[in-house]
Amino acid sequence: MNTEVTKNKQGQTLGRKGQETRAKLMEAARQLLDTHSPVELTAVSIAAEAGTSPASFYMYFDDTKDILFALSEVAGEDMAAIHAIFDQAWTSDDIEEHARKVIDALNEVWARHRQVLRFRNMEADRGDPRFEELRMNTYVPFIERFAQRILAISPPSATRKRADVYSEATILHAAMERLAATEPSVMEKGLGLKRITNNLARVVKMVVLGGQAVAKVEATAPATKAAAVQTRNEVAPGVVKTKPRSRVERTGTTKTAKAA
DNA sequence: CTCCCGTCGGGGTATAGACG
DNA sequence: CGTCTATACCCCGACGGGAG
Repeated sequence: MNTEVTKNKQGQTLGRKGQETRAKLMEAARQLLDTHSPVELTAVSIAAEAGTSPASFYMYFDDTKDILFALSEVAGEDMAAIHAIFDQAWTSDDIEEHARKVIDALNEVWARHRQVLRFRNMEADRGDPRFEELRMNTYVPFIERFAQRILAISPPSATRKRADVYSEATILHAAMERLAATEPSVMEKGLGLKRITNNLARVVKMVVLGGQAVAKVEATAPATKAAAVQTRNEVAPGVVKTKPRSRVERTGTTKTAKAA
């Protein structure tokens, strides 16, 4: 994605000075997001933070939503580090390790751009096509490449088609993103990022190898749908046997957190 | 010097909130 | 409701300053 801007809103070509002012405004908006909700941002406050005037702000951006869009584009570009992990070969032995790397990398991107990415997703959810497209530009390559890694280990079968693997990648990505979007302090009040990350990586492994085991069974004996389901359950023993309770359930952490 | 890009100040318009 | 007030939006024209 190319986020380089060559013209201002008046159609003038941006020179060095213009690029600097535009960058200053974007950095100022980023700074304000540390202390203000994106919906509270105003052109006036951003311009003041950047040490320029509101008029200058409107030279580069239509409104505050527009500058948040520009910041969202930058955040999207920051996902490159994640794709480096997908570039490597994944095997059934190291899938958990690779999954953990992806989760960590996604968490790092979200740590850098949390407020902006939340705003991007909110606007996309509200139906803004511009933000929706931006979000899909990030999601599609991620899910595409994630699915490719899964397929390399666990090829499609009669009961688990390519589209099912893409669905798995989509579901796992949704979980990863939801957790990455969570405020770190909230995460630490609960089960903690480390534990969640390790278990999510384990879930990824379960999903991928679960599919592989079904594929193997089908290769030797044409299994019924029921048999395939049973096999899949056997691959992940103990998963449904235990009934873990979250810390929130046990101690009511949300209550104590409110009082604190 | 001139030219042109970028910035600024001023002010009209729009909007939100308080109040009767 | 309507009115008042404060604040934000955003356009216009003038000015500043760097490059040639």
